[in-house]
Amino acid sequence: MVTDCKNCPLRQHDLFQPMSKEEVERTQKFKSGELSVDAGTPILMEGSNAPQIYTALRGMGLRYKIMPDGRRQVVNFIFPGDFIGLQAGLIGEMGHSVEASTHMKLCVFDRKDFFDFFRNSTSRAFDVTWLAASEEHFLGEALATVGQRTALAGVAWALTQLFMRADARNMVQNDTMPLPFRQQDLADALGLSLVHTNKTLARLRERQLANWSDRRLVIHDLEELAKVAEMELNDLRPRPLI
Amino acid sequence: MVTDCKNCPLRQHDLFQPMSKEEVERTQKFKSGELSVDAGTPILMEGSNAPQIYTALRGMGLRYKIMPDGRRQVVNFIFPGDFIGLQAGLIGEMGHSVEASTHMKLCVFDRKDFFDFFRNSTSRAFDVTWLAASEEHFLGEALATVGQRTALAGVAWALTQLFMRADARNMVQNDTMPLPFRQQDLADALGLSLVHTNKTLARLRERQLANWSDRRLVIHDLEELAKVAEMELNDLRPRPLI
DNA sequence: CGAATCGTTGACAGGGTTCAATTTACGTGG
DNA sequence: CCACGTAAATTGAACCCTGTCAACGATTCG
Repeated sequence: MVTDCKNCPLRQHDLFQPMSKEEVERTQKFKSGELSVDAGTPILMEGSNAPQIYTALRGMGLRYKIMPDGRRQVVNFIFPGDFIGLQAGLIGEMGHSVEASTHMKLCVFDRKDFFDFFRNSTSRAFDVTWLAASEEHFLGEALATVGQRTALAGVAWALTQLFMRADARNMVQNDTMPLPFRQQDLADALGLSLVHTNKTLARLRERQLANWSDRRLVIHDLEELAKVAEMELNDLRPRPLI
Repeated sequence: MVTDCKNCPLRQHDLFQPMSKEEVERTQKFKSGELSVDAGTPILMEGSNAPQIYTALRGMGLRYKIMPDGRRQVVNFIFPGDFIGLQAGLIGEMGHSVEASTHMKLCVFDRKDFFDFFRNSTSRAFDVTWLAASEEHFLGEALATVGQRTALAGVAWALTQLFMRADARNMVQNDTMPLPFRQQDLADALGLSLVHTNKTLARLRERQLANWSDRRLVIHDLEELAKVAEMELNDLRPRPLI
């Protein structure tokens, strides 16, 4: 039972830009199926030239790179609506691996149709580029965080970011969002050790700024947390959905 | 005396993908002029929605973000052939500032023509997206460096990267390339203090792995340096030129 | 020649890492 | 239903890589 693009549950959120009927149809044609994976399943491998690319329909995951010595850098967290495999589709080689952190449902597209999809609609081509630029934008922020912020500000920044992304997808209820990652994942995203990440989370909990336990993150006052993060709270830009 | 795209001195390098006559002409039409700026001149500001976008024709520069407390994260170094303002053109807002580190000559394009340029040629639209994805790819590497590598490996990684980019543009002669940045720039790129960056550079110099002084970087054995950087030496991918 | 910018070096302190042990949660098999 | 094994979270303590402070040298420029 495959979800029809026409009835895509994601598009109802304000976060995603409206699509013309034609764009929906074109996307539907591009879509070759759906993939269901369990938590922990690798989806794309760094350096691979996978024949398929995806959009996260449900569930959450991780983008990460493995260093030669085994250390890991988490590049981003994946939320529903995120496009996966853009680099493979364009450059022919993924710059990072992707794996599922929860059970996930993914829309599947064939890489060989990607160029056609790109050519057949200027607006869709523009959307793909928009997503690439948006990811570049985010990575700049992440780089600044890892490079310049203290551990406390960095963790606060990451949690704020995650909370806003969840909120834009109606995943926040009673100041609470699902956060199915491990502390190690956050540590690897911020370039911190697991131990120090744990202690920093404890500090935020004591200050009642953010409480992450049992795979759920509770934030009562996002503005206060953003202050600790030394960041300004801007609304997320409406983004294209593919 | 404006450089004709037909005679663009950059395109002769193998680093840049060949362009059809039509693509050259379309780019020529897109190009609205040239800009010459001195070292230290700001070119684009973070958060701005500049009416113009650029390609670096000559000279070098910096992309950087300023944190609320004044700290600075250098996001990338700019070499000839680099496209500047893609985020402004697409998202309508730069994620970082850009400034010249040397005297620079820039090809100028009007943002209002960008969408037309994008629509009028699938291959050029693809190229723009390619560049965005490529920058995303690089930022992932940079993030992994700042997050996971030690100071020594990080500095070695950055110098290796810079050297390869220079080499691909025929800027290396006798194992020597121009490197017109300050140590503070490199420090801000790696999230290190100036003092520690200086001492780390001294260590690489003592080991005769890399000698950066008088705005010139000398590397005799790039493979050895890459070993210290804990990275593998891959050829740069041929990239589109806009 | 003084002011400003950049590079260099030493001393010291601290934020964060590493090591190590304990606790908690959870699934599996007997 | 309980024993056991494994993954994840937590906490304490020692250590060290890197940041901060401070002073000085080199170069450029008006």
